[in-house]
Amino acid sequence: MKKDTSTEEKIKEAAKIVFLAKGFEGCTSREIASTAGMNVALVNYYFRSKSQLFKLIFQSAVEDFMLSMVHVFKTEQTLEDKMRYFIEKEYEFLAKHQELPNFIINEMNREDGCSIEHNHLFQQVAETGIFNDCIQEQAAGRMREISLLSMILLIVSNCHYPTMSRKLMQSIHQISEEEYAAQLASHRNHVTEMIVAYLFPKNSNNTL
Amino acid sequence: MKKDTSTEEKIKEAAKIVFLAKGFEGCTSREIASTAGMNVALVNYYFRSKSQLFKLIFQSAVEDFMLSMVHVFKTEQTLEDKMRYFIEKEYEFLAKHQELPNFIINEMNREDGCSIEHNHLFQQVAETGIFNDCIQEQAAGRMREISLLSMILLIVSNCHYPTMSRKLMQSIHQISEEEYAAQLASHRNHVTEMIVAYLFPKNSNNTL
DNA sequence: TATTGTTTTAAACGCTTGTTTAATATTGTT
DNA sequence: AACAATATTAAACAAGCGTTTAAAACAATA
Repeated sequence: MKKDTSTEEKIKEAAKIVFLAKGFEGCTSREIASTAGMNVALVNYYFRSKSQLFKLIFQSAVEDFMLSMVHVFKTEQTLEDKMRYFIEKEYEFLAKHQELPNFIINEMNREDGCSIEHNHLFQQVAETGIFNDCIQEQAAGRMREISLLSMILLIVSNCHYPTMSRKLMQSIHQISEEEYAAQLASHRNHVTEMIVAYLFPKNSNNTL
Repeated sequence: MKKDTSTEEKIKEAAKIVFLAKGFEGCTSREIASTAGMNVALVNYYFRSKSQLFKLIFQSAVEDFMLSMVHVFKTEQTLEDKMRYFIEKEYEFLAKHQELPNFIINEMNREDGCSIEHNHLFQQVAETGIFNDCIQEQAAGRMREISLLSMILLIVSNCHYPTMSRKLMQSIHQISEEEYAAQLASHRNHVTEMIVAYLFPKNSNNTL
């Protein structure tokens, strides 16, 4: 009735590393097993199948993402400062979890791929009141009229894409990993100022 | 000494469809063959191997992309109008080739994946003079000081990501394919105005 | 220590993969 | 029509895949 508890966890950690790096179709059960230093059969002993293990990893990846959002939106700041803070934290988060955006997007595009249970996660974000804040600020004329989808797209595009296209951009501009990371840091400032300036126009002659 | 020439071409077309939709690891030689209505052996008869065929498709995909850029940059307009025109054309292009950005980025990230021969393609873009134009406008104080990489990232992020994350965004916002396409159209305007406003600040009190 | 239940292993399963082979069909040339 | 070159096919190949099995190793209890 004991339980090493580390075996199961080791497999899960190995699976996370391998799945995130190569995707579901890009790796094998044996690769996960040997990354964890175990036999292939053990993977299925603990998780029944490759796809079941993958679902677990996928959902925890999506949750990681959402929670990093929720944490920011729960802080007490003006909406504009929340946006700035969000972009900052998102860049920090993505520096540590570079493969995450691609991983999720690819999996959503794959046929027979995982999907996200909408209600649970979206509600957590909604409960922070961030969307209500936006609607309120828009009604008060302090924020540009823009759909929630567009607003999310603006922010997420400028946070995620630079990370996702890392290899491509390095290849095009012939720069090293470190150099790109440095460029990203300065890019973050442009992104922040550009988005804030657009969403919260300060000049009275701007048409909202 | 004849050549149906359509057989080889049919396989290439089928390969393009299948590879773009599922990626290199997500499909099989047999799937490509049967999509083309042919035998598996024919694929290797004409293209030697799956990877060789893939390289062909990949490079033509990258070229498609580059050419659509070059075409815009060769037009005679002010830099600002070129930017506007570029974003417009990019959205048009991506509506027709939705899988392309993900396809290229994934392939660059895959180990043993394809890479792009930098010189040839990048030079074609450089030859349009677009980069020189930017440097010139920046020196004249008519354009914000920003690195070429950052400028490219700003534009490409806001063009590519909304297409790449289509499935994800549909899932989060619970909207249909058509509805999302409609939202994209209006999003394009936000993107254009936001970027242009940031790159070409019109107010004299703005610090470049 | 004997007995039980759990964890781990090596080996095998059937199936699919990319690729090749060897035979057949089709075409072009004389 | 006869021949040579090309195009196409069905079948086979070894290797790798996800998964299962059945036996071994281990731990816990009594």
